[in-house]
Amino acid sequence: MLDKTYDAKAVEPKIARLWEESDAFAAGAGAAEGAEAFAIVIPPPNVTGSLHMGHALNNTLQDILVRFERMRGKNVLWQPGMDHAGIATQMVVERQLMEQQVHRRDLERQEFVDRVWDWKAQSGGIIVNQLKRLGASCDWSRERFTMDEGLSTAVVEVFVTLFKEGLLYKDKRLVNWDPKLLTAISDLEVEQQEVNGQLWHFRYPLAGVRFDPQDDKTFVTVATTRPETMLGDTAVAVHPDDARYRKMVGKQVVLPIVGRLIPIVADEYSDPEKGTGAVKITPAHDFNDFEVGRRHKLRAISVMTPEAKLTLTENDDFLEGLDVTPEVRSRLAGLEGLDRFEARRRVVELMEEGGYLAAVEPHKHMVPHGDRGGVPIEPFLTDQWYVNAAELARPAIAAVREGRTKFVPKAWEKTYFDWMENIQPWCVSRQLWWGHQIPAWYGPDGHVFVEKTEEDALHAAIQHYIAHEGPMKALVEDLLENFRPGEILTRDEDVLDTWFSSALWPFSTLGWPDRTPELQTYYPTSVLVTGFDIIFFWVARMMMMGLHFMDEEPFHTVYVHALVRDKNGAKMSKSKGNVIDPLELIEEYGADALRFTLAILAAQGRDVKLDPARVAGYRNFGTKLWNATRFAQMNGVARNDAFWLRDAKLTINRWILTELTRATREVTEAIAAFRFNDAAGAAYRFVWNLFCDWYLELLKPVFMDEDAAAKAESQAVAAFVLDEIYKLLHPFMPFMTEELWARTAGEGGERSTLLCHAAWPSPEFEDAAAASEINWLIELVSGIRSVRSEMNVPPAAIAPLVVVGANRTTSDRLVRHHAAIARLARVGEVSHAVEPPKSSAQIVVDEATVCLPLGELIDLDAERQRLSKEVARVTEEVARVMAKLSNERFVANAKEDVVAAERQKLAEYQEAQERLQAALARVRDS
RNA sequence: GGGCGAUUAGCUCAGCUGGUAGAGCGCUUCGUUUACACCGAAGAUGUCGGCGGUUCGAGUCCGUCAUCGCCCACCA
Repeated sequence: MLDKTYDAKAVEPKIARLWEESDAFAAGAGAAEGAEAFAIVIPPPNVTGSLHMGHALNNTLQDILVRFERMRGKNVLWQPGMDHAGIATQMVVERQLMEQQVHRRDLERQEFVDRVWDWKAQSGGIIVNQLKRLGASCDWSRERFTMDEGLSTAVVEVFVTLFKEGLLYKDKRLVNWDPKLLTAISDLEVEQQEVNGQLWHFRYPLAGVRFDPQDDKTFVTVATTRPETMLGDTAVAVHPDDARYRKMVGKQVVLPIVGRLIPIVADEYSDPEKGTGAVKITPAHDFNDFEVGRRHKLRAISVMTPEAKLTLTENDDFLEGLDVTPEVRSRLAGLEGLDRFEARRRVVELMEEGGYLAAVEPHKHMVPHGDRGGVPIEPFLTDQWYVNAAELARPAIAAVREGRTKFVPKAWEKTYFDWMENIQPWCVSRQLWWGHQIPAWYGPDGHVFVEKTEEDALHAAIQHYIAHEGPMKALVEDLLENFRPGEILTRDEDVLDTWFSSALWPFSTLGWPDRTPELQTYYPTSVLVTGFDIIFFWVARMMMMGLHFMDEEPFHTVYVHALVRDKNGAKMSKSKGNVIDPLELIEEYGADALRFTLAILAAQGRDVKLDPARVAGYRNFGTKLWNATRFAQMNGVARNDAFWLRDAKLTINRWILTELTRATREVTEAIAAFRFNDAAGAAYRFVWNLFCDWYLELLKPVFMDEDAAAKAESQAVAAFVLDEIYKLLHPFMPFMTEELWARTAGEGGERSTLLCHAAWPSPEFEDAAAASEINWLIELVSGIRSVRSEMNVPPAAIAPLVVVGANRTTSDRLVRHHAAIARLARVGEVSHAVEPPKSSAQIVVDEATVCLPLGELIDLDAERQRLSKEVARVTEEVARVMAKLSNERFVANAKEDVVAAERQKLAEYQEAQERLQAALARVRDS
């Protein structure tokens, strides 16, 4: 006998253990030989991560699909794993070290990396257990990590191959540099933030003219938001068509403070409408200026260190071509080493002192910030590794265009195309220690060798250097002779962008580059489930890498779900610290309740704003099902395989089987179409509003009756329907349903399989007549209840029923269902009459008028009011439908079945109207 | 500056290919029953953001405006 309430805390761990001990989720578990494959790769959570609502939603949806397909008999793999999360993880361990006053740079690189591995072993990956608590049915035996041996092999393979194909190269250009984390980051890791800044107007004196701040013929005014970069200016640009400046093109200005002579160039980049129409050009510190510099062969002078502090007096690049007078020297010395913001203030002061500051105005503008470090990023001139993304994007675009990969909802395809078609070179190198170190080695002359191993690189280097006469050949030969080959090469210090390895996830986790059986079976995977925030970071890159290395798209469907937002509608993120903890909800209401809530809220293309009250509501739903089972058990409901459903005789049984068929279709179709909310909703309605509210209630008199055959049939049918309910709900509420499945195995019986391996239902039972009969019964009972309630009839009072105008069908039904009606509507004897008795409440159901002769109990005013309201309602309907039908254009243009349906409606409304009016008239008379 | 999405019951949200609205929570009243008070019964509540248009008919399609949100973008 079940307890009155379901104890999630006790059951969930028990069921989890049961699944684990039986390897229930191993790849292909429960599937027949040769079954169709269904694979999902998990979006690998960060090893530093802990379960937040986004994970909970993401993994709930995946688990629903996976459990559903597993039950449908497919050969299912849900591939789990974690991401090493380069910057995030390195920051965590660095923070820990700082607590012991140790800086990363105080350690050897290998020592630091070892510490990160230690950290991972101890406190990394707690999210895996949290996912298990959620019920995620991954094949945990196949768990992978982006830095493990196999995946690292794949990373090296890809890097080397792309390099040799010319799709990956090293380039010196401006990158987004994070001066706090001291690494390059990709465009995607830059967030634009609006800043209330200022716009400074500077006068740059013309060379060879005596500068006079009052005389605008002696200078050119430029405007800037970043005064400190002026130290690296190498030109002023004006628009070629700008009449104001035409005569100045080709002349030079003297860069204030520095004293460098720089040219005025004509370039279309300069916008006559903006600022003063003349713009300072700093190729080493601005992306646009870099391009202008290239066009005009200008020098790019970097004036900052990686920490974004000024470097001038010892910066050869800066000093080159500069006439450093003592005055200049002292000014520069005063600026040396200043942080960029401090430098900004100081530069403005110096400009003002010299009379070069023309104006300052407040200015709102967007400033790029690093999404991890949170500080403004600096365009910085460095050598980095780039992937030719435009080339790889081409087949990735085609795959979606041709429908080989579909986005659900489809609207995301536009986002994907927009980005892919304008894709920039992808900077994949990072100046970190934690990650895949780039497999590139440099010879003494800086020549680069990209190979899978150091041995290969050395081999390549030796061949390369020995082949050509020269100093390198001698040096290498000398090193070899002295048995010091290790000194020939130096390895590239940098590691790869974390997304580089995640881009390979759909095939690297399956064993690539080896052609493993798993790879053959499960690639391409079936569905990728993810939030839209990582379409660019991850989905796009998996598409590129998958197509390039596997020649096939990595998944057929990308299901893009909404983001779970906080109560203000803001995106939840670790860095913002506004996460609601799903574990607390699991603790309070159970994993099933949380899962069901997330599923029913996951309408396509909508944000999910989570209200804990709903979780409580769906926990109640679980309890309801639990108690329905409990009730069934109390009445001897048990599996009876000898009973042939088709032989069910009772209308209620034939009805519930029909409704079950309908509900099953709804749930099945909805899951298959990724309409999780519809699926959950359909199951909910069937269980609560049909099975519990009506079927079990209608069964009560059957169970109390003497009729053994009816009882036995109902017990068998109820047991069958419950089993099907467990199956339908299992993808949503796996723990409770698995428990109920076990607890309803029957006398001495054990289930032949776990519920998670049971076959998904595909019932075919349909009996329209039974359906309409029970719907009539429901309408009748509801009508009587409604009247009783509105008439304030005491609940205990049992009223007789007088039926007027009933046809044969209705009369038969009244006899057949008398027990149920009596019980559910609290009525006694049923009799037939030609005229309704005096002082009775009247309900119109189809052709019959059902009367409750309440005598003294009846409140005539109330009844009159009630009937008037009914009449008014029906009259309104009649008027509406009549207006419609008398509109000839409607009759002429609307579809036939629509018109027919309206006619039918009219007839019904009119009949009801007549009867209700008659009823009202009788009440008035009495 | 470009793009996308939202605006439906007090709250949170459904509403597929057009036939005039639903759920959960909350609220009101009442609780006799072979499970369930995490329950049952009955009930109230909506100019479907505004304005136009297409259509016999629009919450649903089109245009436009308003408000809010998100994404992308190098603008001095």
